[in-house]
Amino acid sequence: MDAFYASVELLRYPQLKGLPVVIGGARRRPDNALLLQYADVPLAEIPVAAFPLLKDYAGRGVITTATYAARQFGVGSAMGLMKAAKLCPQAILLPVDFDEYRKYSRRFKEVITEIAPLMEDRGVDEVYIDFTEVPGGQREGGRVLARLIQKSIFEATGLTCSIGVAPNKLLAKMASEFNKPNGISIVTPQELQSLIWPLPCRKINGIGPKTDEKLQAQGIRTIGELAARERDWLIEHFGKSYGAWLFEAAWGRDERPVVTESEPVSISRETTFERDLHAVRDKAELGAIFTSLCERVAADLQRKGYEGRTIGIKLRYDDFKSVTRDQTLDQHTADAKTIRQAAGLCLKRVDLQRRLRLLGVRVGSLRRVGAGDAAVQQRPDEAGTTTGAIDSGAINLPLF
DNA sequence: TCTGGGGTCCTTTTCCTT
DNA sequence: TCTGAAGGAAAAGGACCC
Repeated sequence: MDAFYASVELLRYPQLKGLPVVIGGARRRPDNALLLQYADVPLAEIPVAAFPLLKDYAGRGVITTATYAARQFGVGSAMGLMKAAKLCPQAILLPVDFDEYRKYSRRFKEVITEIAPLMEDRGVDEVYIDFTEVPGGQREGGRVLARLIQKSIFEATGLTCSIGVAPNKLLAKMASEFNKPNGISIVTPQELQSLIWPLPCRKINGIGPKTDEKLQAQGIRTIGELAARERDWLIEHFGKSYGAWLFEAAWGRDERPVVTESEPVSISRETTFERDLHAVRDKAELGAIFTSLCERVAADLQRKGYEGRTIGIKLRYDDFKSVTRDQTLDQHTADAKTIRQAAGLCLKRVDLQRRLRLLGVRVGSLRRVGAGDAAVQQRPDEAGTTTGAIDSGAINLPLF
């Protein structure tokens, strides 16, 4: 198989290019008023001085993404906004705009599937493409097709896009990072040792901070050092399945196909409170949030045409420890009241003496409405109150 | 003033049935 | 009737990704 990994880069504010900018989850921002004044002004014409600064923000939230200029100061994805404000107070803080991302996401994926129909959706801004059967796909090792895709996406959306080309998804994903933004890189099997092995293990999609730490404790820092370990040694230290996978990944081996269709496994809603809440002292507030979460999950299920049997809750205490409880019902449901009742029983099984920072409601064991005996007869198109599909998936959006 | 929200997948534990 | 093993489903937690 020959695979592409493509990720688009969103540059929504050309006048901010070169400036430190972070995009982050800020729910309540007093300075949003500044931007509201320019609601009808084209983005490119909003003066830089109108944008709110990070130092003027006080509240919870993390950075979704940051410009390269901002990264110079040490801020980056997943960092708390307060910490970032210390490192780079002069950075411009922009709110996330999901509707906009979804719109562009849909457009760029349409462009790709018109050229190469075998596309796997990996969130708002990333996809895998199997171009083995695309006419002309092999010209210049895939470079010609990659250029065509870049050009078509830019013409349709104005977005740039980085593409990695390799014999499989694992390597294509790594290759896509070699040449950002708006680059194309090709990795052949012969270049495994020269291009991949010198990289830190973290660059492998599937090795996160925990595993990286364990690897480092064993003196393994690069992918090459990982590849040098015995397969059995890795299995001994990381488990049968994960250990074997680590070994294969280090050798650039990956047989996973490009998956063009998939069904959701669960649908959930969760929220972090503006301040920690107490189950007794803040009962009314908590209850209202809980009900609202159940209603939103139910609305999501109905709009997407699913119903589920396993109802669960998640909560995070003030020390950031989380617990989950769930319960499987006899029948599938997409009804807010039923969900709220089952989730309420789950809540009774956890410690509610401690202060809470997050509450979530989840519905799993999904099936399509109409798929089973007890199914409610309801067409997905008519089920929702909002228009337009909401993609499941990532919030992370590249930007520069 | 730490640390979002929406997912997937995997492992381990627990519980129930045979 | 009691006990224990085996296996499956459900529950809980955790790592990871965008």
